[in-house]
Amino acid sequence: MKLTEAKEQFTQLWGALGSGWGINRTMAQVHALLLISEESLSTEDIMTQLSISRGNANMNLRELMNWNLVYKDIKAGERKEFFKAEKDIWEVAKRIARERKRREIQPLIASLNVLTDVDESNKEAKSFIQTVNNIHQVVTKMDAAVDTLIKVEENKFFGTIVKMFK
Amino acid sequence: MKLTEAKEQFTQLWGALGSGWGINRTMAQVHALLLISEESLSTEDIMTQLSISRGNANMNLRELMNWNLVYKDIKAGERKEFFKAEKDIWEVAKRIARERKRREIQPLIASLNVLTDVDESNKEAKSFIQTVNNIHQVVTKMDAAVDTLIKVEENKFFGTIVKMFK
DNA sequence: TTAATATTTCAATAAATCCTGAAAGTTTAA
DNA sequence: TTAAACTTTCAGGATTTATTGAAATATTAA
Repeated sequence: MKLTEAKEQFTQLWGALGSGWGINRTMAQVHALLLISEESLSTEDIMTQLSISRGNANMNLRELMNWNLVYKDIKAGERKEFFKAEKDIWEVAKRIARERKRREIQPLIASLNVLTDVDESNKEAKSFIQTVNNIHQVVTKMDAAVDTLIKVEENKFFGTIVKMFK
Repeated sequence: MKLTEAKEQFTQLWGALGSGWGINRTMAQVHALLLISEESLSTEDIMTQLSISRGNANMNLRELMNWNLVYKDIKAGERKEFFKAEKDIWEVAKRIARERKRREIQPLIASLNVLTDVDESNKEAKSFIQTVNNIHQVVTKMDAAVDTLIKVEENKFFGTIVKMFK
């Protein structure tokens, strides 16, 4: 396969993947493009390569920066801004996990707590509360598990072990 | 809070959550409704409680059955079909993980493999291949980690330990 | 076998989401 | 201070995705 073709396919693939996980396709494609570019790209580079408008490129770049997946890369003597992506995929995964935890899991846990404040105590209410508690428990444990994964490398002992496998 | 209100909010919450994760809102709401119902529900129950059409209810119920999250519950002497959800949330999580692995992660891994077949060998091509390999590696490891989690309870030794924490 | 009851399908429509492009805003070189 | 270069915003339009509802198909009681 030609490199150009492979890059093109990768961008498509990453975009399709994203849209299945609640990330908009273009944002994922912009991310893909930056992931496989050795050089930083300007907004215009991205517009050209993905055939998208300036507004769209700008919006998605900003959102990628909010997720800490992409940075501005100011070049000396250049007026334009350039962008580059974090290339370490493990780091990328951690940042996505961190962000989704913050944006979705933590509010979810808070809402679940509120829902157990039901002021009835018949069989039906008890069953409801139990289901909600059960969900609360599982979600909380998963949240904690993700934290452990994220932080494991910062831990002296486990960090060393994990690095051996990378 | 009143039970009715709490149930209503739970359904909303679960629906919003789903739509952020690539699952359509109504499907998640139908799931929520079944999760918190002690009794199995008929298509009409679901239509009424969520104010959705017959076609929509039917489609989403079928999809939930494809995911193994909901079953038909045939009642003796009843012509209608009733539906009930798997209530063990850990089991629910495992089934979702299993299904998404099968539908998305495994095809992704296969596609990534193909993309490293680039018939150029300059610096740019090498960098591209390295990025793709890096992604391949991380995705594969995560896939394996999820498998371990799913299977851990089937393991005599770890299974016992895990059950202690549940 | 019939007719009543249930379920499924799918074309048309509605709703949600995303993208465009031009105008407004900002920055910087001179 | 000006004007060119660049970035951001956002209303309107385009696209994608979800929903309706009625017709077709299937099932069952009698």
